[in-house]
Amino acid sequence: MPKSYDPLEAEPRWVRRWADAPFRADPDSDRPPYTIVIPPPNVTGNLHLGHAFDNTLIDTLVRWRRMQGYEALFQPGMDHAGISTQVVVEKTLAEEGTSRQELGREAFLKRVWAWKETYGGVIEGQLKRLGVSADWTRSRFTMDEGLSRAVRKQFVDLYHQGRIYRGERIVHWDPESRTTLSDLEVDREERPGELYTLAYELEGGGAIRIATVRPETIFADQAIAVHPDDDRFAAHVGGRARIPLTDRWIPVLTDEAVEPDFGTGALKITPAHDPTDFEVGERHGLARPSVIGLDARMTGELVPDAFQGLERFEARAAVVTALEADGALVERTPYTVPIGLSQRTKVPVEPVLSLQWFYDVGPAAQRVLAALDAGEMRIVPERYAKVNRDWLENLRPWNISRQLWWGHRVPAWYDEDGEVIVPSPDDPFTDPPDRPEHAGKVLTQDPDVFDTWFSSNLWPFSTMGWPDVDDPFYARHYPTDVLVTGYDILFFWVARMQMAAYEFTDRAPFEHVMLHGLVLDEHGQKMSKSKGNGVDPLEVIEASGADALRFAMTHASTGGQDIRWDARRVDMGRTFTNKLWNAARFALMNLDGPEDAGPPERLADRWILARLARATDTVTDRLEAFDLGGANRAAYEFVWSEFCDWYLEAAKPALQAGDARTRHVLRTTLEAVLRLLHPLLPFVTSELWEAMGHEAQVAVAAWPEADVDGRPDADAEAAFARLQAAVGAIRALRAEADLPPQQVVPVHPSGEDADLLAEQRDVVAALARADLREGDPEGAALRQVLQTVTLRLPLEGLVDVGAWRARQEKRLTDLRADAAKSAKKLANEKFVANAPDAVVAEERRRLEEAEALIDGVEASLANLD
RNA sequence: GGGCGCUUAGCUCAGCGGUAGAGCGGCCGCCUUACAAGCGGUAGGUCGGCGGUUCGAUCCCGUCAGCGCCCA
Repeated sequence: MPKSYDPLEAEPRWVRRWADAPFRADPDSDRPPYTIVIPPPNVTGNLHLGHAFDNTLIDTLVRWRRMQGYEALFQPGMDHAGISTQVVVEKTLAEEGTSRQELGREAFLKRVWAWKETYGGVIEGQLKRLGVSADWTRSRFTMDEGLSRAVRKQFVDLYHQGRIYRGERIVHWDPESRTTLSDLEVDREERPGELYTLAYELEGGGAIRIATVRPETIFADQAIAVHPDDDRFAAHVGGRARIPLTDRWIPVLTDEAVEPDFGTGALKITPAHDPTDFEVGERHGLARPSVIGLDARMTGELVPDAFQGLERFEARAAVVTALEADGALVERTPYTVPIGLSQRTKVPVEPVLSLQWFYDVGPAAQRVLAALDAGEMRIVPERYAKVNRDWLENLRPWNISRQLWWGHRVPAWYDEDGEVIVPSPDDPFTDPPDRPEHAGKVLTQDPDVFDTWFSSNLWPFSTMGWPDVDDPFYARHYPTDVLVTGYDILFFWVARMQMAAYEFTDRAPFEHVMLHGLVLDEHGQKMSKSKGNGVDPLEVIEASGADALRFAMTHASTGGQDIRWDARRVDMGRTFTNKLWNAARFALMNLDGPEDAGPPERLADRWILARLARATDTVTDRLEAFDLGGANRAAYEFVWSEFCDWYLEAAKPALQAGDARTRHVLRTTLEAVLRLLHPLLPFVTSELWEAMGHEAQVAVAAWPEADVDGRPDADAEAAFARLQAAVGAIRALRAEADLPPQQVVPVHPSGEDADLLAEQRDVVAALARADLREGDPEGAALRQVLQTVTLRLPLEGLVDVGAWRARQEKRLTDLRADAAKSAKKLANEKFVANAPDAVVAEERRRLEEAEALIDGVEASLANLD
């Protein structure tokens, strides 16, 4: 075995092995199932740290449960990501000087599929490099035939239940990608703008002043509205006002929706260009003409020639100039304008009136809320449960149609009269034109596709075969156990899966939702392509190995907190794998003799088994609590600070003496360590497990059980702890005396634990390079007083005593402070009366101990003088 | 406007009712035959401010301040 571990040599071998022979779940197995579905990454995506984080957490849980004996399924797959994929392909078309319109729908879709074949799935290779133990034979894609059937069934069923309908509403229109967006896909932002006060001439003379931030829409005005209780305008209500720059007269009416405090208190009502105005228009039966087209340019017969074809913001400037010239512009004041931006293209969204498909999610949301109340799903960390609820309680109908070509096409047809024809629930998969009852009719399919989330909401069960409810995976691995994802898609995805699951499978899609934070850059900023502040996980892997990256990820994972990227955590992972490698290397060099599985007799052996049992408990407990950071730290601490720093050193004398029982304890412990660490560091543990001679890989070895691999042995733990204290004291004395590390020093122990140390003299020699002597040293000696033992190190002209004296004096100060603190507490009657007996007793013990130590240290200082 | 999170050692972060922890960095000493990606020793915190609850608060409650996020 080489002196240091080379992850770049070892990892690719395991990557290949796990790709060639994936971890498959057998639906006929007797083992209890354990299932996690991947949050499907974008098919044309690249692995970023968010994926690395998410998939590391998932894989850690899955590997752990697999070792615990579960039939574990890590279900992989990808998402077609409608809008972003289409945008990417359109960009390449633009570079070629063509466009999707020029190609036509069919040819365009061929291009997207070709793109998907070429670039799609890159991320799967990258996930394999990360070492995730997914069942790659079951990989699914949202546009697969089976998953497409699921989407179709969803639509058809909901349509016939009246839950999905087509309607004309104000929707968010992205003029750049030329599609509508759901409420969730619009980011709100405040931008500096202006509030314009306009004067509309009144029929009976005079004018009414209204305030608006969008003067370019005045041509589509249908009314002026004031609040019913607003006396200022009472005289004008029922009259008519003229839209400036036009000859059109519109009514002045009242509506509760008007806020009297905003602007002048009077508003222009433009039903086709504002959602609130749309509602006002509905109440008053107003028409809803539009003056802005889908290209965000002024259009329609109401628009004066001067403004025709102007882009909306240019139009605003032009209209304002014209209004000014006309005298209708009374005032313009700086004003912060709330604006909606397309999440995808960052372009200001245009509210447009449009005929779209809507999904009334209210009833499903109610079912999810009831299920959450009933505890059918647990959200970790719990604080997100409230966020989950709040969103479900305030849902509006979901706009599910998109004016895109890449996606699941809406399975609705129109006959020549515009009548909607949707497949019947009994035969959802046959297109209406293929049905006899529509023979001879000319049917046209709806050109739109569904919002991508209208397919990924089915993911936990569509990947398991639904709507085929007889699929063994659906029967066995659904519902899934845990959904692991970032809190940023709680609404987008998690809530929609919850709703879909209750709609179609009548139960929770997962038992637990583990939400994690986002990976931020080193300055605490969100990573983004535009900022260019992203860290490429593959570069990290190429530099330090996937284990090191995974270590960094689990180490940083606590309670759904965002994690700031810090390369030092990767370094921790890298040094830790190397440490483990060397510990195993040492063990293997010492495991070439016979072993004896009998009960351990040596203190160090008893101690490490007891500590191993504790560590096993802690790590298991932390994993059960979804606290992977806690599991990571507990394992790290045990392996490095106890197993390597103390046990391996303490075992050296026994190993050199050929102790067969110690050999066995060493093997037992190392093997338990490898198994315990495997979910956190799958590569190096696999490598070492194999090096130890196992045929089957550690990934399918049994998870350690505390009561099998170790045993509670409080006596050994306490005794070894005292030995550790003595060794520490000797080492400190050596350092203070400035002794070379190689030099063996005589040490005279006395007191309660002198016998213990004498029994362990070979261990003490190995750990502290001390030769234990009996009796009193001759001449002056440095003295270290501990609770249960006093150690004396003969001076013999060795040293300058200064450092030692300084330390003893500092120690005295500290001890006196401790004693004073304890004494003060004990002097407090309320403390003695109210605190638990154990706490009071512990305080008494501390005081006595501190006092004894003070005496001892004072004596040793005096002794020297 | 509503909600949530964070503020702990120089840096990045754990801990969250009974005497403050890690990694990195600092200082001193070591190539001690598993490991210099290492070993031993050591320094360094009024746990953001102010109130309160409690015998006892970094931890619970209130309040203020700063930073960040989500929803409207």
